[in-house]
Amino acid sequence: MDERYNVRETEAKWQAAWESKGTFRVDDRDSRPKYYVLEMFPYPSGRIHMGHVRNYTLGDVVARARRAQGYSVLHPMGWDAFGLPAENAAIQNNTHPAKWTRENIAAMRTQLKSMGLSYDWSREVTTCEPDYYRHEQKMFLDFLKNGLVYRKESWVNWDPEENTVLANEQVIDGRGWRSGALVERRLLSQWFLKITDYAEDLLKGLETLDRWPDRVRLMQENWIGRSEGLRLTFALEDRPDGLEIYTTRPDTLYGASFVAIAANHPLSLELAKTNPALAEFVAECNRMGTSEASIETAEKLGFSTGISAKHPLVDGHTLPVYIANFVLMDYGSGALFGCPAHDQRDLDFARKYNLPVLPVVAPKGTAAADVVIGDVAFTEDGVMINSGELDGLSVADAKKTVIGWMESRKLGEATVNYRLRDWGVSRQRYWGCPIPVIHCPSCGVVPVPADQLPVTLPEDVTFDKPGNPLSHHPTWKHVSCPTCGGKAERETDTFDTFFESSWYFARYASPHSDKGIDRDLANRWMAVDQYIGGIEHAVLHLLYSRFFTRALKKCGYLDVEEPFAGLLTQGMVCHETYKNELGQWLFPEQVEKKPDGSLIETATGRPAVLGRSEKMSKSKKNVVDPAFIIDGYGADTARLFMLSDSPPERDLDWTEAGIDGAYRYVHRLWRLVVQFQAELAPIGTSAETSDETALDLRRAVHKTVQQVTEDLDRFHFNKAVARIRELSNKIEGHAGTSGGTSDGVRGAVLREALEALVRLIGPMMPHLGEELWSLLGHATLLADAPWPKADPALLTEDSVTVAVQLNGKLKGTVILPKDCGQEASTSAALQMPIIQQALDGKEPRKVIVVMNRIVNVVA
RNA sequence: GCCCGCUUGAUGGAAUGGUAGACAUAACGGACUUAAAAUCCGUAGCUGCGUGAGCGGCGUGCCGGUUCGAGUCCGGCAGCGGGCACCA
Repeated sequence: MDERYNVRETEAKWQAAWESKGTFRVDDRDSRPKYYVLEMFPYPSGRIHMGHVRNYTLGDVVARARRAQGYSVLHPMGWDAFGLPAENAAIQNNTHPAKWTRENIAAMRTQLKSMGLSYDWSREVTTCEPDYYRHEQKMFLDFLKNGLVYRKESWVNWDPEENTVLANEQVIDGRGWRSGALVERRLLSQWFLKITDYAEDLLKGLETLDRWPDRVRLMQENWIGRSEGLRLTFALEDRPDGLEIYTTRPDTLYGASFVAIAANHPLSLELAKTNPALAEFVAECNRMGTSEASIETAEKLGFSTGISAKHPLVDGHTLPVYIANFVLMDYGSGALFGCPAHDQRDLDFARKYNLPVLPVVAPKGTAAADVVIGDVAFTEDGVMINSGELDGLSVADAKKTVIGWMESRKLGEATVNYRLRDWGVSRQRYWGCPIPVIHCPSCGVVPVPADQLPVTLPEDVTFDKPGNPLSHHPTWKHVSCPTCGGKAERETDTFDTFFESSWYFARYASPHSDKGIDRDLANRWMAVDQYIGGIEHAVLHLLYSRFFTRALKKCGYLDVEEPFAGLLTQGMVCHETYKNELGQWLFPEQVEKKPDGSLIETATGRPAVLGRSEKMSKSKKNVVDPAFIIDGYGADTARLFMLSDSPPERDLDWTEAGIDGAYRYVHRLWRLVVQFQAELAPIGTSAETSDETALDLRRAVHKTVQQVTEDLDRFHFNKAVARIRELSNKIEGHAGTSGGTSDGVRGAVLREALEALVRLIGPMMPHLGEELWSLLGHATLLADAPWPKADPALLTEDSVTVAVQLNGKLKGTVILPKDCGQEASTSAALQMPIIQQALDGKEPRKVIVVMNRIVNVVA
């Protein structure tokens, strides 16, 4: 009994056992129902972080529980291996991205294996290997054939010093994050996938995703941003061409006081050629960056073009045309009419440039003359005013009417517009999948013939020059045109890395197939039954994958439309932070606690403060390395902690105390089984009993099985842990008793209790589970043992504690036979002295009985 | 700016509109120990009255509403966090 549970040895032992037996290999021909559990695959940054530990623990619990419940479980893992960090590392450390990435993968694979995750490693995929990306090159060419790909110019953040395109997050205060150079907006010719063709379908499909979180569906709905409105062409004075605008508020046309166009609108660019001041304004708008946030929060600025637009409803009335920084070229037609009274941005703009503000919608019940617009636009429903024939109509009717007028006069038409834009997939980067096309001076853009795939990334590249290494590789891009045989050049852009992650889930179904996606196997395994990952992917990755799956279906790769039937989005892992007087972040080891409890920065002796708990990040110096935790406490402890306190969708606070508590519990469970080992009846002995103490334990066991099963189904892992702790506390309580000895079933009841307990903890703490399973005398693996079943006969209670309320306030409780009926409940409550006293001989006005729960006496 | 989420003891959290605080963590008291660690047992929302067993009041960010009954539903407000198309 002096022994202790040896975490390190035990965990290694069972990991080796699972591996040597191929426990988690899944057979494509298995006839049991399939269940596909998938966690978002990681970018191989080199080390796993706590976010991974949380994500993969959640997935593993689901996978192991489903396995025990009799499903054929597909639970794979792989690497999202293309991406910018590899190139940054190459520049910083002079290592090749391929080498860096492959070493990182090897290191992370070892770390993941040390967590004891139930992956079928034979299905591992690595997206940066030609064996993977060759298939997506083929897909791209198929998309091209099917009209899902096109090329157009689009705006990017350009770093003139590095000769490279920057992500929005790499633009800090208008400057490149690394070079510090002023970032420009530039037009580049790029490849786009027609996700907008599927806008309506992607929107409709959301309704079928009933196992997705509502908020994710809502985010996607908003992202797609369907709106109904009017496309309308304004005639311009002194110009032959018209100006097409889009509006969702055709009803407010009489209140229009200006027309605004985007800085990149063709008309703006044309005017800029002959007007230096205007050109400067356009350039300034272009420096704002491309992010919606920066555009929308910037001060509303405009530049008058001097052009006037003719009001389509009021003869002789004209509206000035401005170039405005808040008009997005990518939305609608890049032009709008402003009705300041009923749109806040338009109002801000109008006030700044002294434009008229004419209200055309009055709040219900307000007279037209009383409507005054101050600094706040009126954007709600109301009654039309100041609008000629529209006066008195509702907003909705006015919209219809105006659209009808414009359609009959051939000036415009009703349009459904989406905020969703096509997916730009070109990246001017090296470490990505080459886009398989060739640019020929005489034939134009020529797809690489399928038999010449893959276009592999050359590995002999250098990062000493700014820009994309593929462009200055001496030979790679020079090829002969597949059509005419003349000199031509390869496309040097590579795919957005969302490309790889948009189909990897289908690749796992047939990871070694030459076809990339084997249609039959994809149909067998898809859709993913349960997908688990960070909420940060709520829109882009998940929307792109939904689109991609539809595109693959169109091209005959598979037959599903929705890739992820169930989705669980987990919260972040947070940890406390420290700051010094200057507000700089400190590592915990840079801080000392003085006897009076105050904190000082060790190096300087100056005060430090304990900041709030923040998402773990290098910059905040609050990262805890999971490898250190797994080494010191073991994988089961780390896994238990991840599941214990917070529900998965919420942020989780990492605390040292919490991990200690989890560690203690792991050992406590081990001692619990060791302690009772000698008393146990042989495997398979019936635990039938009439001994009250024993029966009480049996009821608790079966109730816990029931509750934990439900909790896991609903992903209430923290509650499942709490139930398990309650049960183990209860079993522990039997140590000093003679419960069950009266009819000789003690050993059988204890065995039943411990076996149930061990099987319930199996998915959460698999190593400890296996160890205890073998201590209980089993020669088989717990991983192969079925899930425990609750006996319904032991779930029912004979009596219940019912709360008695007076006017909704709790006054006491009464124990009643279960389901004893309205009358019995009422009379029991009315007999209580405190109720009698309160009623003072009077009849209660009303008695509300919620059977087995509550009796509320209303006096 | 727009969109989304969150707010319950010292802390993480539990609670089909029905006994708020399960289960843990930290704390305190005790047992064991030469001692410490580990382990075990116990206490505990706040507050008033009472020597005491106990009796009462208040309490889920704030204000209001619906209801016999609200942490939960509705309206408003505040605070905090996240996302916004080239980070993945």
